[in-house]
Amino acid sequence: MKKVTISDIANKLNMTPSTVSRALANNKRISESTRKKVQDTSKEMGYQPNVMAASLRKGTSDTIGMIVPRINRHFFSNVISGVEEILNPAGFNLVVIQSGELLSREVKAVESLLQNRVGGIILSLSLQTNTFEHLQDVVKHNTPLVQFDRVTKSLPGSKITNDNYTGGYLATRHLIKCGFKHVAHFSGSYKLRAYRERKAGYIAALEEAGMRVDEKLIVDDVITREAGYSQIHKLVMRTNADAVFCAGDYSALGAMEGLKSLGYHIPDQFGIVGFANEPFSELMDPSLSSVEQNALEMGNKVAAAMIKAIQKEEVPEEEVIPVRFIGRSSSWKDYK
Amino acid sequence: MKKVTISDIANKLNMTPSTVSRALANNKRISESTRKKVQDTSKEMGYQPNVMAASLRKGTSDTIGMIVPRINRHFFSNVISGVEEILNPAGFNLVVIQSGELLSREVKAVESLLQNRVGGIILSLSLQTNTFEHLQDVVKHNTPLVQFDRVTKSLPGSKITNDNYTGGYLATRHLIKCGFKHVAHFSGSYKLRAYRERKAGYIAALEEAGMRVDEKLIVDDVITREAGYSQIHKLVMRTNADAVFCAGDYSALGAMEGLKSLGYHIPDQFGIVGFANEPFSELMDPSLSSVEQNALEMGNKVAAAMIKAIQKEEVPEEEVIPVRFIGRSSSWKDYK
DNA sequence: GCATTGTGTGCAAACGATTGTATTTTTGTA
DNA sequence: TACAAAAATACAATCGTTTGCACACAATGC
Repeated sequence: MKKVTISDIANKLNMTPSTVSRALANNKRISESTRKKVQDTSKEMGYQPNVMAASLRKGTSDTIGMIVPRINRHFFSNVISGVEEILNPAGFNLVVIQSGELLSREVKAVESLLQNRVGGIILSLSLQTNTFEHLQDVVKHNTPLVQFDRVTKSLPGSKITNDNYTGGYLATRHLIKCGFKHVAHFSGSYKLRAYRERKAGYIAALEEAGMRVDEKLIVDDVITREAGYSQIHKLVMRTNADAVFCAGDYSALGAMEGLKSLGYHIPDQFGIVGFANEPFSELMDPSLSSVEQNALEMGNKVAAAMIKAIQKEEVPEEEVIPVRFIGRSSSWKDYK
Repeated sequence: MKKVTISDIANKLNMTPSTVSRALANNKRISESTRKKVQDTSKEMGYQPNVMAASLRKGTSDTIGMIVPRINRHFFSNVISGVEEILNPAGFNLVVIQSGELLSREVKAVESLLQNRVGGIILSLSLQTNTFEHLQDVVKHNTPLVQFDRVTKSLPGSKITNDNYTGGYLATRHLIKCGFKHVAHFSGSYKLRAYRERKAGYIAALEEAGMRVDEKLIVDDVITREAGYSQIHKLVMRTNADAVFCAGDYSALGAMEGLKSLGYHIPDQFGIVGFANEPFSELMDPSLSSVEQNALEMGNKVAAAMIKAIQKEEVPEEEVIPVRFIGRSSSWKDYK
């Protein structure tokens, strides 16, 4: 395997590596004629630039690191696709690392990316993350940082999130408009801003409708299918709830199964709305109303913010991606 | 941002960079005492190795490239997780690139990975890929190559696949045992070995049961939900089929919807089995029988093969991962 | 006591590109 | 034709490691 270097080209053309380098980089100090000559012969000789040499010299690379909790979540994998859509054509490479929702792995991932001198880091915090020292390192390295979805304000750089508030508001308003009188809410961990915001939207919709906010109808830390199943049992036993807005589709799924097991008819006797519009939500029976997050667009915005940050342009501090409510059978009663 | 280099440590300890380098690499030519000294002060000074410098010198890196058709497919994202499980603890980094099922992007991805001098390439071919020149480059570069799921035998290196044959066999045998008399098969593109093998398993089960193989009952290129929906209509109109083994869950989903729309009762009047055990399959109504591919285990095996290849150990030419049939309501009639 | 082996370190040359500065060539102008 | 200004190219240092080789020194064998 013979590898063609920049000085091989230089030798062949009787010039110096520096000229070749500049010619390949389209530097204006090089005349049009030699530039053409260089680019032609480089192609002809099958020259492949050595990225490492360049990065070593420049101190930074065209590789962007991205840390996500889990890659096999519909939302995250689509954000990744959205990021790639923009980054690849712009000449960047993306390396994705999973934190597995563990702080320790997030720390290691950051360390590894910094060691590899990535050009920037895209991050969505793990559930476990409660300290941000490892990210201070990113700041110290002057490595651009873009956060998305699960973000912390305690760090500089762009933060791109979903409009969770409006999502919660729309979901709840829909249930109210469908005639449900006692809308409950299954939330997640209040440590995450996303869940606090969804809850705030829920409350806003209730208040707008002049309905009382009943703390007994609000349950937190219900995000899994299992939790949804067990909590819905408690809810219908102890309260007069006739609908629930779940902060995630998995808990909504569990809730639906729980209600079915109790003999409830959905949506006539109980309305359900989820969040995230997981692929399965439209396949359920009855199909599940949900709030769609535009993961692809979020990915695009994230990538765009990263490129701007790399080019030292002005970056948006916070950007909010709109969500869309999708009404399906699980809630659609007599809408007015 | 001060960056500590290997010679900073050397200066501080009055030795040369080479000694420090060897000490950090646990080279046996370095005495225990200095090794300890070096490792202690390197930690103390906050030394972070510069991966690019090392890779440049060594001509290869600890980064493994992985090219998959789509990251947001349940199967692939789980294989990725499985690969990471093994690779990360072993000190390797994984960079994932999507080909989007396009040959052009696969070619670019290979090129980019080779330019980055990755230590190895893990690959699952795109649907479009019908030429393998770009992969000959990988061979020429002496870069270890491990293929999985969608593989071609025309290249050296490990090939790790699912036991598609047995999957097809088990699925079909189950339908037969449930009393279905005319089992049809929705396959994918015969260009892919996986689909040919699933079909072969299907045929084997029929023959074992002494049932006739009816070509009219076998339809290829049915992998999407839409195709499943439309093809099942044609099937029930034109043939006497009373069950179908679909080579994918999406087409099975479409088939089920189509049958429901025609008023069929499942599984009493028609049995369905899918393939892949997508997350939604157990959530459908009725829940969908399917063949589970152990994506995580496949990922583990892939990573293990890659590590072996990098260390120039003997690698398995072909490895087959067992599958598991999961019987659910869509097929479970009177099993005997 | 001298050659031989073995340890532990130092020296210096790579790896392949980039880039500030020097040098040459070309161009423009009087 | 001369000479400054501008344009194009050459020189050489540099990025941070790794590694073959040389070298010093101690231990061993005869």
